[in-house]
Amino acid sequence: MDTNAPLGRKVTLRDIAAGCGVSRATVSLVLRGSPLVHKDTRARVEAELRRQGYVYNRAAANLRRRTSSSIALVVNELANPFFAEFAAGVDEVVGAAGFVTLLGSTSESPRREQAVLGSLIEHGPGGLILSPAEGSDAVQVLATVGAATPLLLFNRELGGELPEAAHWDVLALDNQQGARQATEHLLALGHRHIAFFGGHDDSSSCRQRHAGYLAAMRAAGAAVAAHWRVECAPTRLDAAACVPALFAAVPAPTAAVCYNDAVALGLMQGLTRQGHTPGRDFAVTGFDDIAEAALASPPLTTLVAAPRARGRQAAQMLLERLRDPGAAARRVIAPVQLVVRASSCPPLA
Amino acid sequence: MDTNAPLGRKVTLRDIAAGCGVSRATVSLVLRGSPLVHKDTRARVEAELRRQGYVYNRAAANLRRRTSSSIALVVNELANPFFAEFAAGVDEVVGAAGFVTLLGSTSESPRREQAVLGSLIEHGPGGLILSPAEGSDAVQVLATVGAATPLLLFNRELGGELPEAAHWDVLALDNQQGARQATEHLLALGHRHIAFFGGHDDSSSCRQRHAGYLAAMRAAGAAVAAHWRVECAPTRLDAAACVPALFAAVPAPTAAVCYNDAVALGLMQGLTRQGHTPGRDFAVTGFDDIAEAALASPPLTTLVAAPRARGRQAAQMLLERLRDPGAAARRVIAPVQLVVRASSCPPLA
DNA sequence: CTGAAAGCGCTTACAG
DNA sequence: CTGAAAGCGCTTACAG
Repeated sequence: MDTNAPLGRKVTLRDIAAGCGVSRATVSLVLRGSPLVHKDTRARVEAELRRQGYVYNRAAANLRRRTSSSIALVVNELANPFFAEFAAGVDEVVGAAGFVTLLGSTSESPRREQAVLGSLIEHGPGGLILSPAEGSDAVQVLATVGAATPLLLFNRELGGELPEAAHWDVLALDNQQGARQATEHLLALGHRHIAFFGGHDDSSSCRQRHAGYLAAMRAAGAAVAAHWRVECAPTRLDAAACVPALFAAVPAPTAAVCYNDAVALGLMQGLTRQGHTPGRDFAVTGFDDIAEAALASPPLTTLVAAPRARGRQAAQMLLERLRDPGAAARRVIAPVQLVVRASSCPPLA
Repeated sequence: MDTNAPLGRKVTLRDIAAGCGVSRATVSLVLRGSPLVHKDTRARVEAELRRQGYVYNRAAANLRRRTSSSIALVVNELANPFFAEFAAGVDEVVGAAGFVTLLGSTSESPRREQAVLGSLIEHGPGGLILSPAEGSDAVQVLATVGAATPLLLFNRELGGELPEAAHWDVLALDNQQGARQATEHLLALGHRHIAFFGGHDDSSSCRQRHAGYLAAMRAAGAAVAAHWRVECAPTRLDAAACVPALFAAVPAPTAAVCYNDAVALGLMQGLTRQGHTPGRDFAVTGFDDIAEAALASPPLTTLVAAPRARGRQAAQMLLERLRDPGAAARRVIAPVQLVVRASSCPPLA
């Protein structure tokens, strides 16, 4: 690299062309590996590219070719291990396909989400992967994203009526089936008084999990008391604070299917505070299998969502969509697997 | 939005200009909020922008203005909670400043790092935040990033001689001081046989932490046995497997300062397997304060690196650099704080 | 206050 | 096999 290169001004095709006495078109052909260029010319150009430390300006190329080389990824909260793994999976296949990931995080706020989408879309991503914030609305998303950029929805439904123009792909977890498995596991251990703990009913994933729980209870002929459904924010802290509500009436539950692992960990904390011993006199299941789940005491029985694999899958689906924009919208429901860590789920005494 | 807009072709300034009988220049002025445009003209243009569902093409604008609206972020492993938090912090201030984050993850491989940097740099980020992979080399990084794009190094030094042209900003943790604090804490509890466990000595952060440990031991007049230094990969799994080496000779250690939390958690697992009881007959400290640290049994005494705050700080530093490219390179060493969770560190029996 | 023209760094038919 | 010209969607002096 020429260390005397004028700092600040970047080297362009024109500099390379001038440097070895060919046209800009020829340099462009060399860059793109065209077989039309003579071997010797190619060698001269390549030497000059190295000498001047040329950096390809992909934005200019994209403008001219009307292509894109980026995929936008918008998640609720990047620091949440579930989404961090998901993002890592997305970036893995996006990068391998020669694209770059544009990142955005919404802090679970529909307003931030609108702002983030608006900003990202101006950068012309080829497609967009969105894990919607709670309360995010389909009409608004369509208005800022437009119908020209393929969108893949992950994890949650959007609120509101889905507009005609929005034929979006969807990748979701099988929440209902997962929660049903967890509930059946507790039923098989002899529990009948099983609560469904945590999450907000205005989140579609929460409603689905709750439905799976109810289905299992119904199938087993187990009655469901109203105070066994306790709503709370899907965080450890709020979950711990809401534990008393579970025991506000009789009969008290002996087990709980939790909305997710964070809530389950908070529940266990709260139970201890109340004088219970999770894993001895109370059974708990989670959802997600975050890293802490296996480490908690007792280790947590939960459902493996495999977020990294889901990230890879989401990116894959979006890339396929880019290749075939006309294909029918896909709706993939990924199964989740129960991982039994016996110590969090004692049989009914 | 005009729902009859030709799908595929995007709306441009030209369409808006034609749609309301002004020139493209005027539309451009409206978009950028210029006071030169007459109120009525502005209103007409804005209505037309909405009607046609115009999306600003920032790449084209950047090309013309020779500006950038993105910051590239390259981390070792996005799924690592430490870096996930860091990335969330970066994205927070990058987004607030009107930039977009380009993401790359290197899987701790210098080869992947080169590929990722090469790809990102072609997208013309205004600046770059790099948390180098272990073994990453300064000369190579400079060769692919060039001297024109400001780079901020986070967390680790680069290997090799730092080239003249590379006046990069640095944000690092005070590894030495942190490990020294942890060691002093153990010494104060009466321990004298203290190991330094985990990490590889070819990582600069590991060398610094080791140095802090040695400094504290020396200052206390405590001898250091060779077999108290056990290297292993900075993962829970490898740490657990390497525990026997600690007890391969006498005197056996009664405490260990660990390279990081993952290693500390692995150590505790391995100790249990060996018939020890961490928190009763063995004291352990970590580094990072990942989410699992507080939840482990026993909860882990560790050093708080506050990665999200570090992310915000890194982005802030880089943005300041963009505003003042000429300023002298900065080197910020962020302090880390000891958080004592007594149960992981019993006093010497 | 508004418009015509040039140009950012590329690519792509089209001649030669 | 190579070059001249036009154009991707913007912005920015410069006239008027």
